[in-house]
Amino acid sequence: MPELPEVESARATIERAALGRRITEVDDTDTWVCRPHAPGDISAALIGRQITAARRQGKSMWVETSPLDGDQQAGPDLGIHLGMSGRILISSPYDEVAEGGDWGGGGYGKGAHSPDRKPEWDRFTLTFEDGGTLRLFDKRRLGRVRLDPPLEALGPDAEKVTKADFTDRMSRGRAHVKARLLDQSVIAGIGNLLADETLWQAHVAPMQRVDSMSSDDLGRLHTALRKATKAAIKHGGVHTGDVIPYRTAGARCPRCDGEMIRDTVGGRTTWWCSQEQVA
DNA sequence: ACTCGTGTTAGCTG
DNA sequence: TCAGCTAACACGAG
Repeated sequence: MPELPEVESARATIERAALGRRITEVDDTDTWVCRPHAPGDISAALIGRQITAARRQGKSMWVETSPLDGDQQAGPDLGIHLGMSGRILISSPYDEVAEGGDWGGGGYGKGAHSPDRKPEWDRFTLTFEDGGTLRLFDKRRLGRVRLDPPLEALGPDAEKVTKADFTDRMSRGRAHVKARLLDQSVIAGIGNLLADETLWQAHVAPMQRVDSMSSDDLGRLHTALRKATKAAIKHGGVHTGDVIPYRTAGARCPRCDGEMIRDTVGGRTTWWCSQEQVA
């Protein structure tokens, strides 16, 4: 399930497999996934254009589109958010590329009509001139597709944010530090697992209030975030984090053997070490 | 059978 | 203004 590393993987796949392909057909009839657009809006805006770039900021990604033939004005951006269960699938006349990392019975190699590949789970489809497709495959229907997504609402990307910018943005107000990490308008790209991993790596208690944190605490948190994000991208997903396997009842901290504690912080299930992560 | 959850957002409430 | 809560989405896992 996608956090920043999985989204980056999907973006890279689009870049590798969809650039330059011309859109001839769009299925945007799922008005929940494509809201606030009406059916046909996205289709009318994209048909005849080519995909020219695939970009990402945090967990949001978008593709850029070319001008129509004989015109100079570039087309709209098409924003794609994978939600919690979305994947990008790209097919060509020659083969099929499944994308997003395999996070749970994804259905590789199973027929198009197997129980894991119901056609109605394709929530949005671009069809290309060559007959191939780019689909948003999403069992839970939590993904989003829209034209010209509001990127200005996102903070800087978690993989790239500088220490000064991170410290400045994190320290405003007095929310719990975990809630602040999850706020996509502060830093873009941190999901629930990456937040727990980052806090554990930095020895910071998730319920500590940001206005009580020292610059040393915030500096350690920034270092841990960059390191955890980079490691997750390299190893294929957030679930490869050091503490993630210990987010379970009765588990003990893999560093100090202290008891792992569970509670709700920032509205999400949170696990932390009772000995090392103390406010 | 029943609860929970790797995400987001609108609408409320304090 | 800030922060926290709930509902909605729909399915698989425990």
